[in-house]
Amino acid sequence: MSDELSLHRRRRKPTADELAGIPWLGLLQPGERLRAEEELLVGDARAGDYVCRVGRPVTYWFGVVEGLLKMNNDDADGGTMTFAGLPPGGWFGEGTAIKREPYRYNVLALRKSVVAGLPIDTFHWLLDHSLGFNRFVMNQLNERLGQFIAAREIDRLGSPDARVARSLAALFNPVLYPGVGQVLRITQQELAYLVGLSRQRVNEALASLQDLGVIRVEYGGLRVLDLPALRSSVLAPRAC
DNA sequence: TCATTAAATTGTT
DNA sequence: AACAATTTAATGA
Repeated sequence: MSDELSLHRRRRKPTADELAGIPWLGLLQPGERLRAEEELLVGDARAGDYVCRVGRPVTYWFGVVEGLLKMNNDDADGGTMTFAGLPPGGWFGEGTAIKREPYRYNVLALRKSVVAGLPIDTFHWLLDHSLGFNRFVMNQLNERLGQFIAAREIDRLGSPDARVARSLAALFNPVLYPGVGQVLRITQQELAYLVGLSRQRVNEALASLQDLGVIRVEYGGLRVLDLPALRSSVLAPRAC
């Protein structure tokens, strides 16, 4: 893909609406929250813009306020693994932020998005002072570990239908991505890019998932009807 | 607010 | 990959 590293992300203060979409703010004590809101910044990322890149020092802990990001893990150990997408409400980078290590992955915007950033010093201050924040981060780490394991399984799955189902289930994770809710705003083209299939194939897969009553296909998005079924994805394998 | 037009997204070959 | 059909967004009266 074209490697335009146009980091035109002018930062600004978050609006009230944007703050409302940040899940962990509600877990803080008033004093902690005041400081967090004071230091939070948001920036607009256009499609193709990198939010963070491998090797760069961690300066912020990032979260998706709006739009859709993609994390790909070009690590030395595992080769190129495309990790799941990052929908609204998702916060990432806490692992590297805690250790103050450089990023081990790239994150780029799949479409025009709004990204929030908490300065790493404030992040550490919250870790040192806020019980609610610690709970959130711990929960986050735990859930993400589960997602990494799931992502490896997805890569092994043969059936495209199953891969689409599992990837969707990951995006609908209510703990990691509380901003998503019942309806995920994603185009079939974006999902195709995320899963690594053609748009036609994704279209077919979505149709069969809809026939099973697991999701409903809507214009510009998908509605989940049965999340457990998406996860277990008891789909007829085409060939065993 | 409504009608018209353009753009985006989807379904199909 | 290309096309037609459908849905949404934008425009202006």
